[in-house]
Amino acid sequence: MIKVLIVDDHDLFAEGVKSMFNSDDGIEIVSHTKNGNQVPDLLDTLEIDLILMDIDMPILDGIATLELLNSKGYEKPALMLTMHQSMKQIKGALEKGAQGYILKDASKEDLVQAIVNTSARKNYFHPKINDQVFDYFRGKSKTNTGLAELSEREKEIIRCLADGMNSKAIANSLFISEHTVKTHRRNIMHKLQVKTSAELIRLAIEKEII
Amino acid sequence: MIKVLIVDDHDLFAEGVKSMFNSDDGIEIVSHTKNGNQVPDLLDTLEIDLILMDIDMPILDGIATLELLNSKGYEKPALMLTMHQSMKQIKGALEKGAQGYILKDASKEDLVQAIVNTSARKNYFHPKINDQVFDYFRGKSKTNTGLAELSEREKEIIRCLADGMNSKAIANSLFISEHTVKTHRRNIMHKLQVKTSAELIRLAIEKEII
DNA sequence: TGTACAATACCTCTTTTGGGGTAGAGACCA
DNA sequence: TGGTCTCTACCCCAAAAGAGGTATTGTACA
Repeated sequence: MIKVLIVDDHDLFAEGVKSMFNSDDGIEIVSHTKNGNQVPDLLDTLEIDLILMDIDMPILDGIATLELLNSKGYEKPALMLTMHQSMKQIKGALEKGAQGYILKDASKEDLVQAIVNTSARKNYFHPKINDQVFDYFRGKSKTNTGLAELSEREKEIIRCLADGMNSKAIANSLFISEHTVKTHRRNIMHKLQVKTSAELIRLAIEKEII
Repeated sequence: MIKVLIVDDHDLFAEGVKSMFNSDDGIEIVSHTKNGNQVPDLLDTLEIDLILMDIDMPILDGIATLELLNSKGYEKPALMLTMHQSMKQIKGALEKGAQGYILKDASKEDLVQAIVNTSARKNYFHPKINDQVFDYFRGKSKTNTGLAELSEREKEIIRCLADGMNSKAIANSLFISEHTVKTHRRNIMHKLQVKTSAELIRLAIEKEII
């Protein structure tokens, strides 16, 4: 019997998954929490084989929870659940050592397979994700084709723009000259090939740069 | 026994809810579809007391499905399910005659109560929603406090902005004068209380205006 | 029939963007 | 040690945005 801990802020979803499994499946949901911070305690007190964790959560999101677990030395396999096929999320989850990634529109069979695989420390990626991951890393292995990478400072500037700050306000807020901010903005717009800051923000949100 | 049809593109969620109920609850999930277009057929062929429908769906979303059902003369009560507490969605659902509205982070008890109420044609609104709806209509009854509503034309302008068009390009694209576009933009920024178009786009995406 | 609102259009004005250039300091890497 | 990259900073200038007006249509609703 594979003992699973669910970390998800949607009670209904968690309860649903819980009642979906019976002893025939060889899977048992032993506990459920909405708060990533509680995961270490639960791992200490309960016998758990796998963490089934949502990425989009309000208090501590799935990626941050993985980070927390890593920092505390926990090494339970984690299967990440999400609504979106966001490359940023996938990348974040992989970097933090997630064992697998499955979408919420998967079937029960998919989920069972994912749970069986990941609890045995075999990677599992939802078919829809697989291609995307492959394309992404294929893209990376080439000479940086496609979308240019933004530096941290540049992303910071974008976040400020999204908050309604103009160049002067950003300059004050980051303790740099307005000239510098304008240079950054110019470089960002060139890298992302956009002509207005409005489009820049849309693209940044779309690509989850911010 | 209340017979429920689930309309939701997330298999995992639908299957979960399905296995959550047994005869003791007096609730039975009789069918499940991912596609709103199939709902009329299912209502014709199956005995159904309540439609439990997700709002966020790819092919035909929940609101559009309600509209379809209305236009075809169906009058089954519908309980809308969603992830977000978006006022736009709530408003849309109410306008199309939804009987209730519940969030996906509700508990099983909440869902049971919602199903019992709405199947009996009593309104049900998730507590988190209730306040928001109340505030909204209270706001409307007063002198338009809070977030102002945007007209269709204004939303169109926002979508153009998000696509990187400037006022001149928008004017050409919509066959109106550049002056008009600038007036619209001014009105939009005032209504949404933002100071830059970058912030406008962020807000528009956040509030799902576009 | 009057009121309200959306959409249209024009005016003026200052501030900000967007696009072009150049360039030094510091980090990182081969 | 030289090359590359990031962050920094300045110059210029035309175009656009933002902020304030006013005003005419047409539609919708009470």
